[in-house]
Amino acid sequence: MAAEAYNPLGVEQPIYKRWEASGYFNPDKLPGKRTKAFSIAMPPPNVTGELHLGHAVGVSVQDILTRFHRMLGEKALWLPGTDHAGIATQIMVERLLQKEGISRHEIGRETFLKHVWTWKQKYGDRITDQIRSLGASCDWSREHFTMDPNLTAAVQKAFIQLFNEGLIYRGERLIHWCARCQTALSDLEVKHVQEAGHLYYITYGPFTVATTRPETKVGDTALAVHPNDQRYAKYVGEKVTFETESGKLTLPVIEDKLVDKEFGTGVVKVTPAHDPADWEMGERHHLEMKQVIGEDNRMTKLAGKYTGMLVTEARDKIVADLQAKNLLKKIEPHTANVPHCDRCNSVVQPLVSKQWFMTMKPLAKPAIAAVKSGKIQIIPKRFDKVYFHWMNNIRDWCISRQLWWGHQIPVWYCRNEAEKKCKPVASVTEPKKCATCKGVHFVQDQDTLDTWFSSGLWTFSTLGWPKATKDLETYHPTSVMETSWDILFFWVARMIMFSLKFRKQVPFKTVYIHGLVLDKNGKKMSKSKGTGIDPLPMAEKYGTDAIRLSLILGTTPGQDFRLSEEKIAGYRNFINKLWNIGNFVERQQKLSPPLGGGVSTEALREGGRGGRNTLADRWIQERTNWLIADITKNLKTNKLSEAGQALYDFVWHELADWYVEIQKIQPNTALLIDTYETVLKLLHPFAPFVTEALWEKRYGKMNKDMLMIQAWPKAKAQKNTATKEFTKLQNLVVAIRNVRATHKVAPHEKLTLNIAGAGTKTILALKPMIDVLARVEVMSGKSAGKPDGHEAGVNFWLELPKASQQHVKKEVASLQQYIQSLEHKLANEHFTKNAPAAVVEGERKKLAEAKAKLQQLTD
RNA sequence: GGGCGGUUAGCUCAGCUGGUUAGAGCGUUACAUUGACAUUGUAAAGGUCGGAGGUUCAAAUCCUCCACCGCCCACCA
Repeated sequence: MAAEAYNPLGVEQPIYKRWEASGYFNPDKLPGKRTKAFSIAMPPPNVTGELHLGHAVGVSVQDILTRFHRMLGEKALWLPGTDHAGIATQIMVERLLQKEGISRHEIGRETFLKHVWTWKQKYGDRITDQIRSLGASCDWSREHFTMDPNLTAAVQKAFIQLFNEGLIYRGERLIHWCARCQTALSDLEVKHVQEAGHLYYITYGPFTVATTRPETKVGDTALAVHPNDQRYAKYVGEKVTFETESGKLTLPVIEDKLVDKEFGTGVVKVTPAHDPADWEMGERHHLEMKQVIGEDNRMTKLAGKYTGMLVTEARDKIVADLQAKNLLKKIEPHTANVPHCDRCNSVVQPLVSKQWFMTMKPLAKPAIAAVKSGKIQIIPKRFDKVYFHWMNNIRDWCISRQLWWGHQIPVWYCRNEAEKKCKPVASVTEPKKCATCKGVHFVQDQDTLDTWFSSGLWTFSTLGWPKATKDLETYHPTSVMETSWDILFFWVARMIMFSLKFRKQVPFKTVYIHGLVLDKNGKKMSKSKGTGIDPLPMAEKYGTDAIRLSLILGTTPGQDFRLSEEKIAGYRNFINKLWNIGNFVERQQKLSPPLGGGVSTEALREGGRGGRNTLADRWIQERTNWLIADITKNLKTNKLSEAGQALYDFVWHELADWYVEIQKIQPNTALLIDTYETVLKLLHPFAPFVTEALWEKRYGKMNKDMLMIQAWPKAKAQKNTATKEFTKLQNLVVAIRNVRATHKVAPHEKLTLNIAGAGTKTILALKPMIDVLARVEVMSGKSAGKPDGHEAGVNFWLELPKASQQHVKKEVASLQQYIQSLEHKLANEHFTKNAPAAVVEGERKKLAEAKAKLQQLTD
């Protein structure tokens, strides 16, 4: 009766429910005495977000580590949560309301926020349910949301402290303004996109000025040249008056090293209110600030006849006016970096605005030291450099947003502020009395904080800070922060700065950076372009375990990788292979139960069973033991791909291909079961569902002894003696199969194999195994002519239907080449003198072996 | 303008603290198929590790330069 293939559908959900119900996701409820703590703070997905492969990679990595450390007997905590995601969420709800014809300004702040909360209640669980479906073993009893009361308290506490220390200040500065979102943005929230545009050469009296943004010319308050530019030296310090599209204008000419002599004509029009470089020059030279573009993306009153026009309209109109007055010399095609809003993708305007800023330099200093000293290790290491570069060049962070969804800034203004110059006060609740004017009426700042302010506190706010909780003491600093490189600055850097500031400790010891998942064309997956793979339908089709493996195996930290459905299908096949090994094991157990009295697995490990362990038995024991050591080492050093790969190879190409086959001839059911159970344990962190399902198949559905909490196998020191012997046997079998295939002997046809040589006795002892594995009848003694091959200390001859010796010729040729290269190497004195003795010795041995082999082949 | 990554079999990628005759999966080819598994098995073909120099007894691996592709940062109007 053919066993059915593994069908993950209907298996995974009940298993997850049992895991969750068991309470073991919560480290407080884990059995046994556990002292060492292991903790991961889950990067909180956006509360309204939907699961994509980026989440899936992160969840897989974090779950593997958490499950591994849980099985190691540690207090393993993986703390989940969601982020309110200020702009992203607000945009989403705004769009939704827009469809009903409602604008947020019509309904007002309070009502709008009610809508957002309703939305949050409705969809907030969707993302966490999706994370559950990936098998995430995180402690949902500790789940948090960045706008939970206790996290809001943390935000307020942090803000007030920074404010009182003078690290947060309010000022008028040039910021990026998104007219769509109606808010200021931080530098990081702006993405520069190369766009084809034009370079306009405009006459400014004696000069010609090249600009990409003619519409800002009505905001010009100076002209600038480079200090070394001889061409214009005579004008520096002078004022020039000239004709413009809007009449006569007089501007000072300044010199500044920011000006590039080579670009355009070497003369720059300076618009301090609408360009970062010009702003800087304006500050330096105390230039007038003329704001001609407003927050509504329209020209302001200061723009004269262009007032009220959209920026793009004004541009066209000004160009036309210039042309009419013959002030436009030429227009060249030009590509420029145009700033866009990271969230809504509309073009943002640099403009001057009154915002809250955070002084970053003092916070960056210890954050740099933490990575430099190795207190925080970034994997892969190359991101250190990127991190240092950003930290060293850090600029003040614009933290206020003109949004409604978020943490309202805890700053209060006295009503007499303007009149009596009262100072703003940072406080959670309305202050009782103004220190300056003794007034009692205050207004809270209407702005909210940048989303990343609250996420920056995430590792410790979720553990109870600012309260001194037991969790904080036990689990902070966390062990690993798992994330992708695109939020290294947004989030990781800020967490480090905040944690060092408020906790005087690093937030995590290791930063594990995974790559982005690309589509099969090597592009970032995009939902709007439809190039993404949606993990959930894929998981339904191939199983969650297959998805997890395909995201971890064969990938490298920090390296983006392509994912194709074929790859997922490949790992589905592997899972099915494991499933069928399970079928086989269960069947074997029914057919031949373990030896009477039940031999303990421990005894098996010791090579017990009264010396009845065959070579294959001893081999698989050694291999399993090696595997345990290898996987453990690699998981402890976060080398997940290597660990998973080793498991894959072992399960398929050693356990299934060899040991299971041998079981059909020489069963050792107790050892088979032992090996199988070890594999289930080792594989569990990677493929939790199928392994738990197989475990249940053996032991029934129970909470207490779930695979999830089994102790991680331990390896012991060993000599790989059986492995060496068995490898010889494998080589012989492969060599025989090879000869058979070359001569196109049908796989089922049984041939006679004659052997001769030193190893004959050993091979004859293994005769039953070889007979079956190679489909031959091993006989000793008879030898005639050149052998068909040489392996395991014997020459062998296959009695072929019609023997051809071609393959021997080929082998001889390759062997001769090999010998030549070895001889060449050994003839080199530099090598024999300088290389380690063991290496030289090894090479000599190889040469001798190869020569002996050749000798036997050509006999 | 600065910086990072990639370039290894037809495709997708490992390997890179220098040391067997460079690996895997998919694909291809040949053969097989009722007893765990066709989501399978056995075997084969396929690579001068992007190019050029250099260091070394020894380089896919370390150094220098170059080319192409991708990305990040940055005030070139």
